Amino acid sequence: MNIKQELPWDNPRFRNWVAVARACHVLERTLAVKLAPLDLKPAQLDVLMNLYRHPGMSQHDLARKLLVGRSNITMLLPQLEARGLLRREGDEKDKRVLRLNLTEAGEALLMKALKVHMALIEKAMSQSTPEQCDMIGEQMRKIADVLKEA
Amino acid sequence: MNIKQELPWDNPRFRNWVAVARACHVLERTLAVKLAPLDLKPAQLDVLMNLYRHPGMSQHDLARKLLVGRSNITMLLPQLEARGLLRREGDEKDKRVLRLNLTEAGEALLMKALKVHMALIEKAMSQSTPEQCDMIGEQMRKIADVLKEA
DNA sequence: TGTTTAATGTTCATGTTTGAACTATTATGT
DNA sequence: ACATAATAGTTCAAACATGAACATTAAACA
Repeated sequence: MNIKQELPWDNPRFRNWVAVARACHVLERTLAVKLAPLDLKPAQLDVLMNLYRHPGMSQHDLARKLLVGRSNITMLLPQLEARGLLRREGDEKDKRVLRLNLTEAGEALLMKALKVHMALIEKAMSQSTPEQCDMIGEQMRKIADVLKEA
Repeated sequence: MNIKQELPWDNPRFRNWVAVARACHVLERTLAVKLAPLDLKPAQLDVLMNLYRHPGMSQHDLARKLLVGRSNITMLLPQLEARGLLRREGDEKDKRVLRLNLTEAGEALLMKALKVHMALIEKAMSQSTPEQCDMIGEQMRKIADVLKEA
């Protein structure tokens, strides 16, 4: 019995997922390079984006959104706070939580960074039709849902 | 003029790519958990997979395949070599390069790990039709190509 | 109320990733 | 041949992520 008959590389799902992971990896690295002039890393951009869309969120919620541990957030935020990009203010009702908000400067930097990010994504997905693009997004959301229960 | 009119979140390409990145991240984290019993990390599995498919490749080539720096490979390999999963042998003709090959043990562990990886991908992509799956892979390969020239 | 359980954020030790300088070897050009 | 470039791999310090243990505060419940 030849084990190679069942090798993953013969499986379309495997091959195609490898392509997905590869594309993600390449885009992430490219984004890091393009963001360097703004002195911003992809992980930091993710923070700013989430704070913009969810003002006043807690560090715990932010960690869940970013799929990282809480301690990661603790290490990440002081850098951004020291640069005046965000504020951390204790919640009145629950003295455990810190409410996070972008400053004016943070919002301004975010807008610059979003232009860079957007341009990169436009370039990457310019080869897909709107229908293909939507279908990809739909499938990916399903994947994230399925795996969160795993 | 309201800047929010042109926010990326209103752009389908942006929203859908965010979903791709998210799915990748979730699957990677899940894979790390499922591989833990084998005492193997995703990055290490990537090494074994590449050595299986490209026996005798150099560390430089491996680094390029994995999209990481050469020093990363230098730090990564000794762990696997110490576990007897691979061999590093100097090339006869070019004394600079080290040729990499899996051992029997390395191949055996790879097969176990591939079962885990494969099962995870099957579960993730079980919601997509074969046509959708192939289309996704095709688009992602295009994206990787486009970005490598950027 | 008083005790136990859970949640938020921090600290710290560990392991990983990165890029710049370095050594050794090969290729190129004069 | 000789000097110069380029290449393969290593070393090292700094940045980064992770998870366990911890302090503080809130919630559950007896």
